[in-house]
Amino acid sequence: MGMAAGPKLTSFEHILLGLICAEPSSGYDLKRRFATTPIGVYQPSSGTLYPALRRLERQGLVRPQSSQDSESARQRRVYEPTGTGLAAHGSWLRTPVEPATVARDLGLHLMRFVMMEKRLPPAEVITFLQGLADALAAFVAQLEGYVAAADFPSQHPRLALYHGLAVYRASLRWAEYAIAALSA
Amino acid sequence: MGMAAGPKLTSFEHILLGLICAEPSSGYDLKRRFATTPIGVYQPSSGTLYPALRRLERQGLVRPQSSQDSESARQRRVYEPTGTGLAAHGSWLRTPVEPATVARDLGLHLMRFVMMEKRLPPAEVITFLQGLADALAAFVAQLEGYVAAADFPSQHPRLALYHGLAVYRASLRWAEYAIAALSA
DNA sequence: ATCCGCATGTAACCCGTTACATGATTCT
DNA sequence: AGAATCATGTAACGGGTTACATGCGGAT
Repeated sequence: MGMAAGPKLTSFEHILLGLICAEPSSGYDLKRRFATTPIGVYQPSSGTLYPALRRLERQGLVRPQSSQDSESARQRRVYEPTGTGLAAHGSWLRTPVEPATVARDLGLHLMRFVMMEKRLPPAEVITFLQGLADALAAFVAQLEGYVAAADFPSQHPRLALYHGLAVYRASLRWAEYAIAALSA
Repeated sequence: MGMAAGPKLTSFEHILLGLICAEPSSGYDLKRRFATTPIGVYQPSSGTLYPALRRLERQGLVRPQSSQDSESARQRRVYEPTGTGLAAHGSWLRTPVEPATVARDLGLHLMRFVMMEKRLPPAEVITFLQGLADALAAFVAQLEGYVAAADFPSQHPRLALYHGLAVYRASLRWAEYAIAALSA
């Protein structure tokens, strides 16, 4: 125990590490995966991607695969996770949902949920979803408190609050549905 | 015409400018407003807030109010918008919704919607909401396409897509509701 | 007299964006 | 041969985060 945790990773670095843990990849592979999958909302540029991979490498979380194929040693750095990297990824997946920031981090939690499928046992996934649902329920309750407490002289702020309520209630219902679907 | 547009503002700067346009404020006022209102999801630090205000001032969009009260000239810089600042804010409010980035910018659009209330005539607000609804409908349709096209060997990605569908459908329903509410 | 809240700032650090640069490989 | 794609990188710039610094005003 007592592994040198190193500096904390950014969300983007955590996602890169997760993708590499799921399947060894080069920078270009990752780029294409971002471009083609429905994650494609975000499209990292070379200037973001390659330095981030180097940072992961420098911290010993990933390493370039030994280029065994001597034939076409094309200029390609395929990264694979190290033991430390796999551990860091698992630890990230197991991080409990922070209720205070659930709204801000919702997209990230969904990302983690997707990556959990082949890394975490079903029971832990359910626990995660339950934590997510609880945090969302608390957030919805807080919004309901605002709606009840604040006297609204104007319409738009109230309507904006309704938007938040509608969206996070939908998120909450989804979490409950996912729990049910995965429990069966 | 041909006003020196200056460098483009960040989202945060646009929001600050909008808050100052709604009511002249000091940096500390703005800080408290962020902390107390339901916007409070995001809490800017001094190192973010004050330099941003200085940038707005340097670009001639806001200026410190003439300290008329000679009595307690406490160390307080209350900013008010300039003519250029009001124009820039109005132009930002009138920016049409970009369909390609509607998911990423949804929070920002809601912010704009709130600030439109006392700046834009009802007809323009409806037009904005209609653009938002159209963009959301297109995004939902795209997600539906993914659900239909992709063969899912695994559950979690499909469930994550369902989450997106649920959330953006709720957003879309809200936009339609808001149009109806404001048309009456 | 001292502490807490008001109020504004500065400096180091890091990361993302943008634009540019550089080769190797495959296609026509 | 020339063009497009594959593939990785660098450099300048700007802004956010964190932590620290400073001084005034009112309250106990």
